[in-house]
Amino acid sequence: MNENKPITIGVLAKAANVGVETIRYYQRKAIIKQPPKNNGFRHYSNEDIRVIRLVKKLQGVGFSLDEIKDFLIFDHCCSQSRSVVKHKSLTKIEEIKTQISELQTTIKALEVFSNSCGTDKNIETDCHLLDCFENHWQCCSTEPAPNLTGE
Amino acid sequence: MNENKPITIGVLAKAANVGVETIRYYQRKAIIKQPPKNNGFRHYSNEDIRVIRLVKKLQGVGFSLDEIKDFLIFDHCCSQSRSVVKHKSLTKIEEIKTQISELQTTIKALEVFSNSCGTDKNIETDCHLLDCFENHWQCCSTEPAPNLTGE
DNA sequence: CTTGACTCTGTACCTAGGTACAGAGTATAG
DNA sequence: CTATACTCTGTACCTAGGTACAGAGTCAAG
Repeated sequence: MNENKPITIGVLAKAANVGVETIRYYQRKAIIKQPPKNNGFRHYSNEDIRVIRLVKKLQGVGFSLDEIKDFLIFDHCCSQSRSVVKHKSLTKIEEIKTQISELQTTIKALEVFSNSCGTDKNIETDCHLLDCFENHWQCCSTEPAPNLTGE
Repeated sequence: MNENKPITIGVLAKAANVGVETIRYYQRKAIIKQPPKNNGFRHYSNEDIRVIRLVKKLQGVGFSLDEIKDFLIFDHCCSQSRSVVKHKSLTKIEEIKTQISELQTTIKALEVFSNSCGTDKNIETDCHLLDCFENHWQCCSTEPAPNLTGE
């Protein structure tokens, strides 16, 4: 079927929808194994296409290339592979949930910031921006500037 | 008060709780302006301490150094500065909300992935991991592998 | 047989936000 | 006066995931 037209790196790149240099990079990183060479040219297999697509899919759900390597060591579905998949994905879910709650905290801070110094006021003030920021982002601190070097 | 002990780069770094190299980096990036020199040594002001603390605070709510520059051009609180603050923070909030919803989609995908091939089964199967991944992460595709190069 | 498209190896470059270090000068304490 | 702590400039290095390019070799069409 595909045996007359060898899968060279350019064909592989097109089929897997990545750049040629990405594939070379994956080879350097040992994400995909070195295929046999013919006259110095690498000949890839259909499996290589599938592996790269899988890598892209796993990147899409937040795994790094190093983490993805830990999935790729399994050739066949077995209780160990299923356990690794379960454990690593549950861990990743927890990481993402933490990240989301940090982002929600950030949004709250930005909501305060967005109303900094009362954005409906159309007046110029004498206060320094730094004073406002240190006064919970509101005009205007009447306190003298503290001794910041602590001496 | 602090006029006898000049604020050299090391003092500034300690007071603002960053590394000396970070301050040099901020200078290169024009985040803080070049202070006057005395015998070749830079002498910083209390304001520099406050600026760096502000930079760190703004980084903490998701702004990049380039974005932070756009805040620092304002010396004083004015209607224009308030408008910039409001606009940039609302934009950032929208960015973060988009990011959160992408992460929630990712979690859903990971939940499916975590139950890949039924993690309660304690059997070895003959299927290839790639088959499982392509079969919605479940054992086992009975379809033959498609022609992936599209020829 | 030439031309153009492709591939090879090896290395450098990119982003963002720093970090590290070399080699020289300076300041300060004892 | 010396030791050592600090600072200066300039450049290289780090992560992660690629991207780009030079110079050489190879393959396929016309």
